[in-house]
Amino acid sequence: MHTGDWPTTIAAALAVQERLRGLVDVTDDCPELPPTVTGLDVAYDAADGIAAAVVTLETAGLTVVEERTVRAKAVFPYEPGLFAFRELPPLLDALERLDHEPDVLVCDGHGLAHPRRFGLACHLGVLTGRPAFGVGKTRFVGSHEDPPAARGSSVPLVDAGEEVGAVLRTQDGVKPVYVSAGHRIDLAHACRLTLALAPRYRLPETTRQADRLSRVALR
DNA sequence: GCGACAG
DNA sequence: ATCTTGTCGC
Repeated sequence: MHTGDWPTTIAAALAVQERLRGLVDVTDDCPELPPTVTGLDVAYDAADGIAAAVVTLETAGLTVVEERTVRAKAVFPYEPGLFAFRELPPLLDALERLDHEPDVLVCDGHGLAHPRRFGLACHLGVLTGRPAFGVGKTRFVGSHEDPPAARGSSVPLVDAGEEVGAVLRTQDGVKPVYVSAGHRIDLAHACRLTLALAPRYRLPETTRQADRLSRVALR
């Protein structure tokens, strides 16, 4: 459990973020093709009820190896930029219940593509020590051109003059996704993995599986 | 001052 | 995130 000293105010969360952001390691030491990939997502109900889900897939065949869910009450309000403080408690709980240590975490949100360069994927990576990256469905910070229509095409996502991520087309002619490094993996590698995890749909299979599982767990 | 603002 | 009908297309 992580209910003890978890920040519950904006000011406290900003302080924690400021302290942890320095622990992000940009050195990529994730295997080019890790044996497994672990996806995470959270679903909510109208009463601040939360269902967190983690699903580990075999990278080669994208078959489910292991999955866990955790139900809880939200302990932090939704605040752009402090998203992790709302979703992390149940996600960390679920991760701890896995029998096998994840090789890489695929987050539903951003990593470095964050106003203070410390989105959910960075936070999750630092706290678990595992390689992690984010795949967001919409832009949070930065600007970019429209990537070419072919699957695999990408353009840089730039914020305040810094390349913080990539806008990647995972399917021909379909709205692209926002990929950013989180911890111990670089952007190019995160993009290659994202493409490998999205052979048929816009979102990586890890995210689709975790999304499905979290919704089921909420009922 | 006026928007924008991951899920 | 979640609330929601029909509709176009494979």
